[in-house]
Amino acid sequence: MGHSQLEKQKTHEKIVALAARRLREEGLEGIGVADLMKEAGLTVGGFYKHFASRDELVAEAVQSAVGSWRRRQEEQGIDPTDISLRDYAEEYLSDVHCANKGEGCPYAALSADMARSSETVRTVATEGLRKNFASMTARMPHPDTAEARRNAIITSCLMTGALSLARVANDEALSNEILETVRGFVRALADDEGQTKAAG
Amino acid sequence: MGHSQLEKQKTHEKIVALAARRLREEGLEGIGVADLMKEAGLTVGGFYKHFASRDELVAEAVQSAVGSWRRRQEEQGIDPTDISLRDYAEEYLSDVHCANKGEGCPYAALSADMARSSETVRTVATEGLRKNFASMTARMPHPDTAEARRNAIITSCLMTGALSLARVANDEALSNEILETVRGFVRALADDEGQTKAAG
DNA sequence: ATTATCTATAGATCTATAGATAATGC
DNA sequence: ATTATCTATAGATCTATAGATAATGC
Repeated sequence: MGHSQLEKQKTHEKIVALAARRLREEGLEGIGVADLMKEAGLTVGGFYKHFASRDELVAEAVQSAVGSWRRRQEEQGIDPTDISLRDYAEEYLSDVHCANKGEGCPYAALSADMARSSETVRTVATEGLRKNFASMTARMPHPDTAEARRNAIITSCLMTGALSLARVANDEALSNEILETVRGFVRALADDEGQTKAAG
Repeated sequence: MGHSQLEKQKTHEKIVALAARRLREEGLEGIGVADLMKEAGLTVGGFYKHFASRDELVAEAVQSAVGSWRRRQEEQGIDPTDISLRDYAEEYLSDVHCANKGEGCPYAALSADMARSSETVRTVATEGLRKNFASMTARMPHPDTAEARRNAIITSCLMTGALSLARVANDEALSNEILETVRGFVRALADDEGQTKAAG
């Protein structure tokens, strides 16, 4: 039996981190409290000393997923612009990301669930979305322009949609065609933006 | 108590049509068999004379949703090209569509659920996706080119992603910004395609 | 006779709680 | 004394089945 407050905090974080992964894999209603606790090496009983309800865990897990996804996006450099749009798209639209929902973009994995979820969860998701648009705008060539923001929104929607649809297809050829086509488009957009369109 | 075989068939179709709507609203696991039957004016007991299992209903409902969505896309003309890319995008990215998941695009509403679902459901979804890409390609200016297909895939991913993310946001301003930005992009793409790029 | 639907319920599963146990921390 | 976790279980919910009822269709 774990005991100290430090241990409790670690247990709490362990549950949230596990839920952040498992809920992206199975959907926000796809896994039960008992199973989650079991996977964390614990039992059901302790759960409600950590969370008032299942939905409270879901909200924390979504926040964790959104946060850790952003951190991972930005970890290759202090400033988000350090990861070029092109590199970001290659990684986002890779078959590795396509096959690993649990550690991937929470919007591609959970958008429909989030839209149906409690206002708490939706607000967390909305704020994360806002931040993602902002850091995507910062990646664009002339980040202070309205066009940069529009391109950031378009690129975000395009990549999220592509990953979502690629995951639907149980035909690898179709799945790859979707990812490769959109990779090509973003590549062209990044080059185009970087070269021809000079003064924002 | 309903009785004739004709009535049974009608009942069957009624359940499937209702499920096609309600499952898009609540997710593929969001509503139970008993509730669905009750909404159809029936009781649980009859369900298993129509479907071997809940998943069998889900598969039929997804097929119905994918089919009726395609029919609705095409109903404004015999040929899918009769609906211009521009008009299609305006409707797809409208706030009416955003607010009405039940009768809307099954991919925006269910992609994550579909990806997690049984192979039967995934195959139905994949074939529908293939057909959607084909009819979107047919809407492009020079439909026989590889570029038309690429643009069709990009447009499909972009619009699905935009609708999904617009539905996540519980801030109407952000939601509208997403939809309006992508509407503008597709408008420009449609005009550009229709005018400048002449010989495919 | 067959069958489409109904009522009722078995059995599984899932959230949440109650009470016991064993550690922390004043 | 407090509390983090455990075992056990209450209560709700959900899928699926059993058996009754009332119509169809040969």
